[in-house]
Amino acid sequence: MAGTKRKPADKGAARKSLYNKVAHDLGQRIVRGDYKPGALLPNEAECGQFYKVSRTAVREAVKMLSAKGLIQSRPKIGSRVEPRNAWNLLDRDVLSWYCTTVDFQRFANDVQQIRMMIEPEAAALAALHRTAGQFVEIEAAYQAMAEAVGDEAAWNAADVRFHLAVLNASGNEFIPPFGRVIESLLANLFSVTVAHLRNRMKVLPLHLAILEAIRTKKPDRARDAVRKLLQTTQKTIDEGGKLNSAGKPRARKAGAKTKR
Amino acid sequence: MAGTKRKPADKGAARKSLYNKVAHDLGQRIVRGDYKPGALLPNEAECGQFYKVSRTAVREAVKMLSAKGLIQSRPKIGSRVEPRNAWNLLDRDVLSWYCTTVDFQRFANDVQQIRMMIEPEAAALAALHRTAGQFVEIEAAYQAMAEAVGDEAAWNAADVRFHLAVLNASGNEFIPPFGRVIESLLANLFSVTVAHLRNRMKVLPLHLAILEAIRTKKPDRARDAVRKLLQTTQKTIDEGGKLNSAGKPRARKAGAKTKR
DNA sequence: GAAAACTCATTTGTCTGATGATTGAACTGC
DNA sequence: GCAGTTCAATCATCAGACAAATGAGTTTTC
Repeated sequence: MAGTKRKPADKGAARKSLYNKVAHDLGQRIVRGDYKPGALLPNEAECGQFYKVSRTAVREAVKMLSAKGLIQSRPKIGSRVEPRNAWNLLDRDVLSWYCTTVDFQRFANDVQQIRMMIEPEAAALAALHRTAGQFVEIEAAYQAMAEAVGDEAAWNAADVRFHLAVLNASGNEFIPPFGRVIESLLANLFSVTVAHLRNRMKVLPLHLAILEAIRTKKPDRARDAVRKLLQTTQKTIDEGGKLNSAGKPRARKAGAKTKR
Repeated sequence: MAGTKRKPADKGAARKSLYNKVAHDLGQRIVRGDYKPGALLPNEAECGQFYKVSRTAVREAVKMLSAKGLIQSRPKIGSRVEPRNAWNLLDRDVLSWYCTTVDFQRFANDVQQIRMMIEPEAAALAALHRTAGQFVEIEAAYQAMAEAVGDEAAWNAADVRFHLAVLNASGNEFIPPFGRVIESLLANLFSVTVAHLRNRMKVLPLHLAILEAIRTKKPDRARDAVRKLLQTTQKTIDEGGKLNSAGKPRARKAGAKTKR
C-alpha cells in the first residue's frame, strides 16, 4: 500500500461537514474505479492524515459508504470495496458519483430502458389507484410546467416534479425510488442538450395527456401517453448525442446546484 | 418529546458491533413508524444513554441511517426523519426492516407488480447482450436448482441466484438493484407457503425455458418464459395468502437466518 | 513432515472528555 | 412593531487511549 499515491482531487465543493467531504471524495474515487471491487482502502489513520481530519471524521465517512453498500469494514482487514452489484446505485449520492464517471450516451440509454419498463406501468397504476391528493400534486406539477415554459430551470424542476408525482401515485412503494434515476437523467439532459422552447411546447401536451388519462382513470390511455412522451425524450437524447459526439468529454457534473 | 418512552425491544440479535445494533434498532423503529417522517429522534446523548453506548457509537449509527435516506441531522435541530420517498427502500437493511412491518399480501403484490415490469424485459435484454461469462453463471444457477430439488433451503438460494444472474446479464446497471427486492420476496415466500416438492418440479422447466431462450438469444421467447414463470409464482402467493388468511398475523420476520 | 496450537501485529471498534460551529428562539433596543 | 443581538441546544470535530477481532507467521506436537 506504500505506492498508493492519491491526489487531493476536487474534494472542495461547497460541502459543509468534514465527514461529508471525505465520504464524497472517497465515494467518488470508488465509483470512478480508483479503488476497484475487492481492493482495500487505506486504513483510517492514513485516510485521516491524507484528508487532514481526525479518525472520527474518517470513520463516519466510512460508515456512510458502507451503508450505501460501497464498502465493508472488518477489524484487522480494513475497508474492502464491495462488488458493484452490492452498490446502492439508486442512492442519490452514489447515482451522482456514477453519472460523472459514465459515458452520457450509455447512461441515458440505460435510464431510458428502465423508464420504458416502469413509467408506463406506473402511470397505469396511478390511473387506477391514485388518491385525490396524489392527483392534486400531479396537477400542480403540470401547472408549474405550463407556467415555466419560458424559464429553463423552473421548467426542468417542474418536469421532474411531474414524473415523481406520477410514480408516487402508483401506490407501489418500490416505484418511487426510481424517481431519483429519472431526476438524474433530466438534470444531465438539461446540461447536454440545448433545450429549445419549441421542444417544451411540444412535450407539454404530452404531459397533459398523461394527466388527463390519470384524471379520468384510464390505465391503458395513461400507459400509451407515457410511452409517447418517452419516445420524444429519446429523440431529444439522440439529437443531443449527435451534437456532442464531436469528441467532447461527455461526463457531466450532476449535483451542481447553484441555488440555496 | 418528554413522553417518548422507548422500550429496549429486540435490539439483541446476533449483530456484532454496537453501532450496528443501534443502527438496526433505530432503523427498525423509524420504518415501523415509531418515529414518523418529520419527527425528531432523541439527541445523541440521550440515545447513548438509552442504548448504554457512547455518543461515538450512536453517531456512527446515525450516519448510516442518514446515508440510507432515513434521517437528516443538523446542528441545533437534531435528527429528523425524512419523508418516505427519500428512503432507500431498495437498500438491503431498509428492505428487511420494511418487510417486517408490512402486510405480506401487500408486500408480495407490490413486488410481483414490479417484477412483472422488470424481469421480462431484463431477460429479453439478457438474451441480446449477455456475455459468455454471464450465461455461465445463469447456467450454474440452474444446475444448482436442479440438484437441490429435494433441499428446500438450497433450492431457494439457487432460485435467487438464478434470477439475480439474469438481471445481471441484462447489461443495464440499474436493473440488478431490484434483485434485492426479489431476494426478499422469495425469502419470505419460503416461510409463508408450504413449498411443495411438486411445485419445484413444476417451475424447474420454466426456468429452463428462460435459460434456453437466453442461450439461443431469443429475446421474445425469454420475455414470454419469464412471464409464464411469474404467473406461476403469483399463484403460489395467492394460495399461501388463502392459507394464511385465517386471522394469522402476517408480518414475517425477514432476516431470520438460522444457518451461519 | 504435516497438522494443530500458539503468539503477535495490524486494523477496526469503543470510550472519554473537551471544544468548535451552527442556528432557532428568546431577548433587547430603538 | 421590527431589527439586531444574545443565548442555549445540538451536532461536528478533535485527541488520545484501550479493547476486540483476526490473518499470518511461529512453535509445538504427533
